[in-house]
Formats: sequence, structure tokens, C-alpha cells
Amino acid sequence: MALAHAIMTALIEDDLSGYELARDFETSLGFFWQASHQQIYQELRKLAERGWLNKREVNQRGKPNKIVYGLTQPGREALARWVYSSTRSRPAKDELLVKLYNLDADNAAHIAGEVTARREEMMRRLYLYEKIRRRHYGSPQTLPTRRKGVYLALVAGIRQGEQFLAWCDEALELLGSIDA
Amino acid sequence: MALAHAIMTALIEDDLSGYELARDFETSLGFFWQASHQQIYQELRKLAERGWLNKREVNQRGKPNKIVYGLTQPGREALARWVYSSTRSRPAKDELLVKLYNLDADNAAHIAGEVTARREEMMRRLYLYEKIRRRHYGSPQTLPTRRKGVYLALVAGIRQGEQFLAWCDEALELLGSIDA
DNA sequence: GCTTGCTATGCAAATGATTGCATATTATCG
DNA sequence: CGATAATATGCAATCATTTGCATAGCAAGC
Repeated sequence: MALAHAIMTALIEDDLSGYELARDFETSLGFFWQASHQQIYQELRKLAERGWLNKREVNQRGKPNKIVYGLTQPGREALARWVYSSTRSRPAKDELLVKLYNLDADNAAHIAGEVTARREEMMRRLYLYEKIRRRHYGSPQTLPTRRKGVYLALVAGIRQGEQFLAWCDEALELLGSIDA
Repeated sequence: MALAHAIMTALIEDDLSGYELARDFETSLGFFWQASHQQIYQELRKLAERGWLNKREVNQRGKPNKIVYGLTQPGREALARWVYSSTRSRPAKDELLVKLYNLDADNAAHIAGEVTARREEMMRRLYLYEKIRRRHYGSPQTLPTRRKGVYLALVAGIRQGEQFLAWCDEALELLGSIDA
């Protein structure tokens, strides 16, 4: 039930609608836990039924109405308990690495192309991360406690991304040396 | 259908039984694509029905008989085609990073404990990786093409692991500075 | 007025993955 | 002989996730 807790985590400081949550899950928290809007809407309904979230409809001008969800006290308590539960880490499943096991002279160029594409995607992501870090997490020591945690997650993403770029370069070099 | 292709990939050089595959998936290829034995047995049956794998029962001494699967020619062709298909990267879902968003003075010690546990787990994994690298991938330039790909996947695992260790240290330092 | 695009929510079906069983063979140790 | 552990395969139920579709409000531009 980790998606439920990821959603509740996203609602710690702000009440959000399903649409807004889905957008946030494309950045920010979504870097560590991705979910589609279908999943999110469904989970929101379940969480509201369980009493962990409350919902209210908000009329908007120039846009369709939205349903905004917020953490209830039982929700906050459940979330706090969850932090102490045992974590199972679901490691990344990466088709690209599996494809590398199938490397041969024919497909080397194609695989190099995929590595290049992933490298560029990661560059864009890192750019975003760095922007957030500079803007909000300049001096981590002085942050309030919870923000220190968010900072650490962000740093994990940045470090991982930088490492990935370096790996891409190494991979492209070796792949480039394969005769077609 | 990536599990299917991961399994076929594992069968490129050797014919294996479901049990052996499940064991290999705990190391090696399994670092980039995990699967339980239930999933593997089911997928093997489907792949055999589709004609991408053949199966034969092997009598053993001192052990129960096993069913060994091997790639058929159509299977090899399907696998080769798959390499050219578009890759969707399913990024890691990490509960620990979500938990960090919930950091407070009360749970900081618990979270630090989880980081420490993960650090030790990664140390063990890296030890394994390095052993494999030293034994089989000492001079990557001279490897046959396919092994170069496997080497790159291994290096990705090693680099990622080393980065994770560094992050754990940074995290533990910051977490340690939080007053309970 | 029509199309396009963003905002906003949702259902239904299929696939993928986990969890909890169930069973059987053989070796080893006490 | 009985217990334990490793080998070996599988079913059934549930949960998680993806895919494809459906609908609708409102704005902006043509």
C-alpha cells in the first residue's frame, strides 16, 4: 500500500486535487514514486472512504470544478505509523540494461541511440533538480527538519542522475568501438 | 512483456530450469529485473506454448527431476527484434525516499536505521559485483561483443551502488544532527 | 461556430506482480 | 526413524499497474 502513503505524503503541507497530484507526481515526489492519474483518482477515493482523507469540491472560474483532498487526523497518524513499518525496496527494472545483455554488432548502434536518448532525458531532469536545489535548499543545515528529509531525497536524485550521465559516456565510448 | 524477454535473455547461452532461472534472477540479470519463482514458472509455460522456448525433462541423481528450457529459433528472432523496440524505463519506486519526506525529530533515528541497513545490503551486493568484475571482466576492450554489453550493465550496477553508499553517508551525517 | 488544447474526473479490461498456499524428491544429521 | 533443508514445480487469490476509452467545462484562436 505504498501508493496510498506516497499520496498522503504529498498532502502533508497542501490540500490538492487529483489532477494536481498527478502533475506533482510527474516531478518532485514522482521521481521516487510514479503513478498515473487513473491510479491516483482511484486511490484517493479509497483513502477518503477509509477516513484518511477528506474531500471538498472547489468551484473555479475559467476551469472545471475540482475535488480537493486533505489529510485528516487519522490519516496523519496512519502516515506517521507507516514511517516505522518495514520498507521493501523495489529496485528499478530497466529494460535497457537487459537489452545490453543482447548486444551484438548489428544492434550496437541502436542501443547507443537509446543510451543517448536516456542521457538527454536525464540531463533535462537534472537541470530541474538543480534549479529546485538552488532555489529552496541552498543551506541544508538551516532547513526545518522535514525539509532536510526532502533535501536528502533530492540529493539522492541528483547524485544518481550525475552518476548515470557518467555511465552513459562510458557506455557510448565502448559501444562506439564496436564494428557494425 | 519485458519479463518474457528478460527470461529469454537469461537463456541465450545456457538452457536452464525454472528453479535455476529463479536463482539467477536473484543475482546477475536479476539486479536489473527481479522476478519471483511463481512469475518465472508461469512465464516459462507461456513462452513454451508460444513456441519461443522448448522444454525437456531432465532426470537427476540426488535431486528431483527438473524441466529445462531452451531458446528456439523463433525465440531467438523474437528476442533480437525486441532489442529494437522502444524501451520504457520504469524508474525505481523507493519507499525510503518517500519516508524522508516525512522526516521529523521523532522518526529521524528510525530512518537513520533504515539507511544503515540499506547501506550494508548494498555493501554486500557491491562485494559480489566486484568479485564478478575482477574474475570475468578484467579487460573490457578484449571481450567478445555480447560480453561487452554485460560488462556495461555490471558497471552500471557498480557505479550506482558506489553512489548510493556515498549518499548514505551524507544522509546519515545530516540525520545524525537532528535532535530527538 | 469550430477546432484545439488544457483542465478535470472517471470506468473497464487486461496485464503484471505478490502472497499464501500446496506438493514432492532426495540428502544429511541426530 | 524423524526432522530439517535444499531442490523442484505449481495453483489460486489478491493487489498493483497499465492501457484504452469516455466525458465534460471552459478559453483562445481561426
